[in-house]
Amino acid sequence: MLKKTDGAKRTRIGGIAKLEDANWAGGRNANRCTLILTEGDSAKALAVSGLGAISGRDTFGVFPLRGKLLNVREASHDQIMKNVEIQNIKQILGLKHNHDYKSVDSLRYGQLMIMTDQDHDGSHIKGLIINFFDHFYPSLLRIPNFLVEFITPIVKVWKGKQEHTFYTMPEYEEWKAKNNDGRGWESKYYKGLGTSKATDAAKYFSAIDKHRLAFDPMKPEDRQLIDMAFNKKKADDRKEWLRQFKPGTYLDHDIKTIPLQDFVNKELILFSMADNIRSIPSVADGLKPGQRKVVFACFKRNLKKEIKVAQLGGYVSENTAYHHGEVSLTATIVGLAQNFVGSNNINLLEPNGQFGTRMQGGKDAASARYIFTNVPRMTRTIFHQADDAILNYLTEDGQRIEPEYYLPTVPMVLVNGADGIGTGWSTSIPNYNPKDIVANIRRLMNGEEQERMTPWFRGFNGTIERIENDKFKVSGIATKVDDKTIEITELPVRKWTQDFKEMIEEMTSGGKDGKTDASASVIKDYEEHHTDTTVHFKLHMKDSGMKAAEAEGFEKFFKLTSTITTSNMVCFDLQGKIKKYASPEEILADFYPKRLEFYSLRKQHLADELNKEFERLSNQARFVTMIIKKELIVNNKKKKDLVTELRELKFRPFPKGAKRPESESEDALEEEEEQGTDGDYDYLLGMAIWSLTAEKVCCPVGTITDIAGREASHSA
DNA sequence: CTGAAGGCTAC
DNA sequence: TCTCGTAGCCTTCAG
Repeated sequence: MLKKTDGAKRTRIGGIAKLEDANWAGGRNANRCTLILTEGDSAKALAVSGLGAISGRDTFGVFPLRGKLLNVREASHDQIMKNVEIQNIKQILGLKHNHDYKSVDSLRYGQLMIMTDQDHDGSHIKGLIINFFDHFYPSLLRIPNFLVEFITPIVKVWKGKQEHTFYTMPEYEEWKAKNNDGRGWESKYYKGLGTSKATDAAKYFSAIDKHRLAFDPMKPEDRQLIDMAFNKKKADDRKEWLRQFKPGTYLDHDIKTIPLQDFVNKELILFSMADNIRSIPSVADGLKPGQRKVVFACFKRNLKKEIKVAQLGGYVSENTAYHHGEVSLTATIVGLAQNFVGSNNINLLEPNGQFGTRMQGGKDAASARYIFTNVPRMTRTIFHQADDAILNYLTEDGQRIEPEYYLPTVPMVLVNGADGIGTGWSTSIPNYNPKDIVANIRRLMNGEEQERMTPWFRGFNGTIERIENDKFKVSGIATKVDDKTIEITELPVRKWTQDFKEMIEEMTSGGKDGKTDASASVIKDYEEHHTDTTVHFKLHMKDSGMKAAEAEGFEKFFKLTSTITTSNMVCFDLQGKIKKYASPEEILADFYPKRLEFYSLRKQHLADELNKEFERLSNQARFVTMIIKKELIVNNKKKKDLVTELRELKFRPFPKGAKRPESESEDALEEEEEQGTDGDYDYLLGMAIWSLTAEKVCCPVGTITDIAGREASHSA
């Protein structure tokens, strides 16, 4: 029997505006037709443009998806039915519910082609499509060549007539490692389908066999793996799946067909890994990569005066190889600057403008083009500049980007807490009091035991008490003023004033959703006296309402409590492995020795720098002295000869500029250190001749010697 | 409900 | 009436 929502094999279907239907779809030659599902409208445009180049509109249809497809596996019937995306796909293909397909003859298309961006989120979308078919129409996945994908290169390299095309980054990385880091080869990156041009599209579709890759017919084992990947109840299985991930894994696209198992284990897994990396913070600095990129960019730009958030977003993108949407990035910047109760205890950025309030939990922030930010002094106190030189900076496309992690002077993951949802893993860490944290650091320094810490939120006036080992009760404040009046002056952390007001509104009208029911009303009227940082409701109670409230207790009656659990505190540890922490003290215990190590590294680095400066000044002093004593003649000599002379006299070369390119090998560096280029002697030769006049020499020489002497005793 | 991601629709 | 910018919405993922 046909269900109302089933598709049907019709030649023409209407009501799906974005569908570019194949001319032959649903007709005699329907089995020769391919429906291309694209990731968004711009990819659809690319496909349509490519089809134009090969006159493909008879046999190819195109339909754009809107980002992440519904995971139908555990979705409610209601949610599936009202999901426009799913319903459209059913209509376009002519899918019949519960039909056991032996062939594609009853469908409007004989083949489905997935065309997503060649990135991790694109892999996720492919997975969600496969999940949809596995769940509702597994028989279709068993038909050879029903499901195919369209792949586009992400890197091309060439040297003369030789050319290599790579479809995955790990594949490219592997090739680079084997080929002298790709030196001597020219390369081009293709980032996202949206950046492709019409000529690219024409090229792809003219050679469609190169870009079309079929999935293997589904085997029984495949179904279990797909379930493992998408079943909501199998997060623990996914943890195990991710634990055995081997770095460098990728799906080789130089094959005839893709086993679905390989898709899950070699491609989808890369999304899941990336999902965790972007969602779960490091225990070292409490930052996720997106946040770390923002902080790095602010330091790099050496922000002194305020900058528009939208503009900072652009700067971050350019300078840190950020490859995602700007909406996401500006939200990250805003989040770092928020300071209302329940957000950051120490906001790393300054909120100049409307960055959101506790009225709506920050959702009331103004648009990024209206608001400004800056780096508060505190941020550079915590992320100390003296550590910059000893951090491990990452590179991407030859660009030096943010460090693997910062190491703030206090564990910021505890100060500001963290929330994140990845794959298999999620994390939830509450805020703690910096004073408590520092006190515990002191205890560790003295070899004492840490004291147990309780979550703490700056500006919060209510109470937080431990009710279980990893459970805390958070209470707001309600006070009886007189027989008819109750004041509410604090809400539980992260209960937003707006939401609470809606409840008060219902208690006043006695109804829900605009309906009123006077008999259920318990509040006669109420006043609001909030400021931007405090909560203050004055409730004029009905007599019956006051009675009921007192009988139940204000806390319960007004829902003025919430709980914080500390049973899911997950971070990337200092080895880069995902780790669940049992307590904030355990987090501190991981952080502390690394910070100590960094203090000694910092000290060593500073000492090295001072020694270098000492040597430089000593050399200059010796240089001047030799000239005065006429042991060295500089007049009328060529620079080249003079440098040779300086080398013979064992003057040390000092290169100009702080850093050399990192690609140079250690050996080359050391050799250059000893010999130095001619320019490396400019610190001597550049000393202006006028400073060697009779009047000036007596004094400066003494001064230089003095300074050198002082520096020497410092570094010793 | 949280937040870093993918995306479009409607105003 | 059309275009532009964007607020507001849908989706994933774990607990």
